[in-house]
Amino acid sequence: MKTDIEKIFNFYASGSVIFARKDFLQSSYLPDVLPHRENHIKHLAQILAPSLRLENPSNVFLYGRPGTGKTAVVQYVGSQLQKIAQDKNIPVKFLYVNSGLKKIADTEYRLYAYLCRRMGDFIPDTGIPTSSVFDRMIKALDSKPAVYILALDEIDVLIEKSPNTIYTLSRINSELKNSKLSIIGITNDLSIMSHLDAKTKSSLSEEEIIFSPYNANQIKDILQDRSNISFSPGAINDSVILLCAASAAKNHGDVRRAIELLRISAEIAEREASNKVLRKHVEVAIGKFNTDQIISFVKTLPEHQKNVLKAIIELDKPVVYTREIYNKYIENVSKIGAKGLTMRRVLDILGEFESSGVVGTSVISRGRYGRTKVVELKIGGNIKDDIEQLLVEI
DNA sequence: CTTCCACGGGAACACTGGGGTG
DNA sequence: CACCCCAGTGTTCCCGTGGAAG
Repeated sequence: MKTDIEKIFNFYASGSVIFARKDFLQSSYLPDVLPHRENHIKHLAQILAPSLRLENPSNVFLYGRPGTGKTAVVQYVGSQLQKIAQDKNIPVKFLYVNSGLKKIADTEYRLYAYLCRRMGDFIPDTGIPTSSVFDRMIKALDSKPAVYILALDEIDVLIEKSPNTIYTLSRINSELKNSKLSIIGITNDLSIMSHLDAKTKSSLSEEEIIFSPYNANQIKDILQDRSNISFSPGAINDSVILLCAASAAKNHGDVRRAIELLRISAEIAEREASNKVLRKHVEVAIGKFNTDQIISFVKTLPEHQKNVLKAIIELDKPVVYTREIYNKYIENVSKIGAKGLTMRRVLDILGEFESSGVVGTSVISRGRYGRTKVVELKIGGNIKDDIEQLLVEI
C-alpha cells in the first residue's frame, strides 16, 4: 500500500512526461496564431482600423456557434490594435467585456459600473440609481478625447435581460462630446436580434461577420498547433488528435471542446502512468466529458429545481406531462411539510431544464383534454443512477 | 363549433444587500 | 443613527390563447 502511494507521488514529483506546458491547453489561453481565421481577422482589422485616425469605426456584430473562435479573434485583433495605438500614442482604448459573466456585467447597472471601474471610477455593486451610474460613465469616457472600442461578448444575455442597455449604448455617441465609442457584439444566438427594434438593430450591425463551425480537418490543424507547444515530444500522436477532432466536429465544430478533450485525455493517460496518450484514453475522456457536465449541473441546482428533477426521474416514464410532474412534485414536498412552488414557476423550471439540455420538451394539444407540455428526460441510463443518488439527499 | 387545460407573457410582490441624506 | 431609495432575483397572481378531441 505504502509503496503504491509512494509510486504515485514520485511519479508526479518527477515532473510530467506528457505535458510540456499544460496552461496552453487552458481555455483562457490566447494563442499567437489562429489557424483558419485569417480572413476574419483581416476583416475585423479593416473595420476597426479607422480608429487609428480617430474616426469612429462601424459597429460590428459577430455571429457563430460556441468554440468557433469569435472571442479569440476579437481579443487578438483588439490587443494588436491597442499595441499599435500605444506605440504611436494614439488614444484608442479597446475594452473587452464578457456580458454573460454573472454578477459582473450581465445587467445594465453592472455593465456601466464595470466600465466605470475600468476607467478608474469606483462604483459600488448596488445602491446608486442606474441613471447616475450612466452619467458617471459618460463623464469617465469623456474626460479625455479617445476612441473606445467596446467588445461585448455574450451580448445575448444582456439583450435578453435589458434591451434598453443596448438601445442606450447604440446611441451613446450623441452623449459624448470629446470621445467616440463603437461596439463589437459577440453572440452565438442568432435569433437574439429580434428583441431589438429596427433602428437599434441596424445601427448595431453596420457590419457583420459570420463564424462558421470548423470542420474536422481544421480542428485537426488547430489541435496539432496547440499540441506542439503543450505536450512533450512523442507524448501524442496523430491518431489521438484525429479522434478528438472528429468528436468535436460532430459537436458543431466546437474547438474549445476539442482542446478540453485533448487535455482530459492526457490527464487520464498521466493518471495511468502512461508516457503517451492513446486512443483508449480519448475514448474514456469522451464519456467522462458528457457525464461530468450533467453531474455538475445537477449538483449546483437550487433545492426547488432539484425537487422538480427528482419528480421527473421518479415518474420513470419515457415521456411525462406537466400535470404529472407537478402532482408528483407536490406530493414529494408535502411529505417533508414544505409548501412547494406554483405550477407557473415549475413550468419555468422545466424551461430552464430544457435550455440546459437535461430534458427535451414540446407542447401538444390533447384536444378535449387541453394543452400540455411533453417532457422527455435526456439523461442516459448509466448516469441516471448517479443523479438519482445525488437527488436522494435532499 | 365548443370545450378544456395548461402554456406562457406580464405585472406585482417580497426579500436581500447596499447606497445617500439629515 | 434612522430613514428612504435603489437594483436584482425568485416568486406569485392574473389572464388571454392555442388547437385537437368530442
